[in-house]
Amino acid sequence: MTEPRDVSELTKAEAAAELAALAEQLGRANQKYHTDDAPEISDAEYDALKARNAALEAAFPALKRPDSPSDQVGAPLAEGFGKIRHARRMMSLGNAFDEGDVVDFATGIRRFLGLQSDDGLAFTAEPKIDGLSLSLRYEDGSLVHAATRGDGETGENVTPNARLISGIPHKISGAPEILEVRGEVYMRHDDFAALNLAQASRGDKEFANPRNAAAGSLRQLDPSITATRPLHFFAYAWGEVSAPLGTTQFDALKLLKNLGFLTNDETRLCNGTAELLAVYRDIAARRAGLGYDIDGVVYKVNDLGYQDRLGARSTTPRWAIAHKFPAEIAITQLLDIEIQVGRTGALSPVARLQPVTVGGVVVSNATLHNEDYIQGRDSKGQAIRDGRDIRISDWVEVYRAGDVIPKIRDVDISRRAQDALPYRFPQTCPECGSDAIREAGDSVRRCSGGLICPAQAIEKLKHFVSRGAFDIEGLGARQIEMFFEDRDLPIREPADIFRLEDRDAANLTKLANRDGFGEKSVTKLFAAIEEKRRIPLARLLFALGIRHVGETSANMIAQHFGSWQAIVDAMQKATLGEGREWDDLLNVDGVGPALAQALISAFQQPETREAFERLAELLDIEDAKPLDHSNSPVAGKTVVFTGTLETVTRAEAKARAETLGAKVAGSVSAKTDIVIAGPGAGSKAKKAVELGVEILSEEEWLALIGSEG
DNA sequence: GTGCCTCGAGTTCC
DNA sequence: CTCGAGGCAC
Repeated sequence: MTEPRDVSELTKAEAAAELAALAEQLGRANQKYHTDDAPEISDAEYDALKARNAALEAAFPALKRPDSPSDQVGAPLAEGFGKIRHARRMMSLGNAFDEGDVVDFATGIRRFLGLQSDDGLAFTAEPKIDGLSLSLRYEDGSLVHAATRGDGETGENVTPNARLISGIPHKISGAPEILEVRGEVYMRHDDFAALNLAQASRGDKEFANPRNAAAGSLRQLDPSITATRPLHFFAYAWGEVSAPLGTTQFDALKLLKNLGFLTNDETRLCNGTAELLAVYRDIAARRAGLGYDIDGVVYKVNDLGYQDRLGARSTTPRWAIAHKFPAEIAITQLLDIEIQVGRTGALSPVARLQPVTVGGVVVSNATLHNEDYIQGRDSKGQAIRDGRDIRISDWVEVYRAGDVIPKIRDVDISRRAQDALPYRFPQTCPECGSDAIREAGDSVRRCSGGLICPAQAIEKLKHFVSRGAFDIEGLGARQIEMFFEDRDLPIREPADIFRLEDRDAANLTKLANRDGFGEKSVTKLFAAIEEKRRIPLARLLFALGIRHVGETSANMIAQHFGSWQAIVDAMQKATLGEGREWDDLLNVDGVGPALAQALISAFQQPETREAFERLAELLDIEDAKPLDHSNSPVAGKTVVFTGTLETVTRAEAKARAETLGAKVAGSVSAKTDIVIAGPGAGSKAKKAVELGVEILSEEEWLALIGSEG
């Protein structure tokens, strides 16, 4: 950033121009602040702009604008998009990339449901529109709000804009009291071309592709702009409903259509995978003529009862899948290979590419995974790309996996320069010079420098303040980088964050005097840090950045031990591979030897242990509360299924029991609370009798949990 | 021991 | 979003 010139040097015209620019910049920042997780500028920069604006106004009072940002202090900033929590999560879909994946999908479902054959297992197939998904909530027949998908839990409130889209009725009659309709907002090819022509003639920026145009149009803060954009909406799913929409997917779609929504009339009802694949080929052949972008075909189990039984994995339903079209590829030249160092020390090669357009987006970087991938081998040592390696200056085929992540698929050896040498993967860390070691059976090479390595230290800190961890407002990745380098108030380890205010008070060079840091932003930052001083145990555990400990396992571990002190005590007593603490740890759901070892080492190695101690001292750690399954009769019980289950399959019974807070084990032991024995139960039932464990028939079990729906 | 299933880690672009 | 690998069931 260039240093602003002294106010006294400016001419009147220059000052006026700068004030206008500042008004515009600050106005935009104000909006962004309320609508975006990642504001365009930091609080510090924001404060700097405001300060500059005030200085200019002081020097040139006559130039003060009617829309001066200084008059808007504290005024709640333009109505941006509020957040809306979806009543039912908006899930994403699993992907199938070839016919084999589709067959696997269908067999998996048959197995889960315990069906002998394809009989009665019908699917719907419909084009997968390449737009953005939207959830519309109707209460008593009126549209009350519309929300984007967001992260699936919470989306943005775009109601005023949604009201302007064709295919979205404001009122519907004959619908359930509560009805959330979900579908895709998209732009047709002809409309997209016309819009870009108009944009160009006005000198405005053209959109890269219809999806971006649709997204940009829907997320206009000014609905009058959205009104001029030709958006359409297809309904294909629903969220919360107060009454069922039917018994099948197909009927439900028909109902939505009757209610006044546009549904895609390419939707077909299919029996068995052969018919699904026929639809896929048919749609693929007619793809260009549909008039809008699609990126595949979606298959859904037709029977809603089956959909219910199948349920969902963590982010995707088991009853639907997206069969994707092959990705578009582009040819470009590999300019360089750079090595990034992650928080675990992993050295990741990234390809710097001659920029090239792939699927409507300009790509200039792509991941190269690891050293084996560059050399033409996969993790098992099998040749990929027929063993062709990738060299700097090579011509390569780039595609976007899942239409997002740029990857290099292949290399054109015939165009290879004579003097191109095989790439030599660094054996030392490019950031700190420590040895980079690859452990047996591991596909990544890691910097051995630990926290000595600045790259690892910074990445660990970024993780520490990230969303699922401490999530401190105003202290994101950029601020971490800045503070890490700071001469007077450096943040080198997590504990430094919680000492920042005290250190600032004791320091001569105050944060507030620093370039870009205003009094206000400093107060805000300290408040945000203070707010996170009290932290749930699971979040803290996740934030520490111990290898293999993600959000899920952190939750499980916190749940198991209950308190920070319990974890510290157990980990210090533990020995690797044996003993009571080790066994206890392995008993935690989701914890195996690799995680256990990483956890114990982290709590025993002096550097990390001491850093944890320094941190814990400054925090108020909330004990983990036992899961609240107060309405569940089997919460916290360990159950074992044995014998043949008649109405449900094993997998289904297990999934069901787990959602009710029960732990499902494979064998009967003293810890088992209930054994559900079907016909053919053998040794396990016998053991249950010996141990005096409660034994239920399948019927009794269902009666027990039945009330939970 | 083998084969799913999920989670964790790393990455890109807007 | 994907890959690899850890964890777990069979």
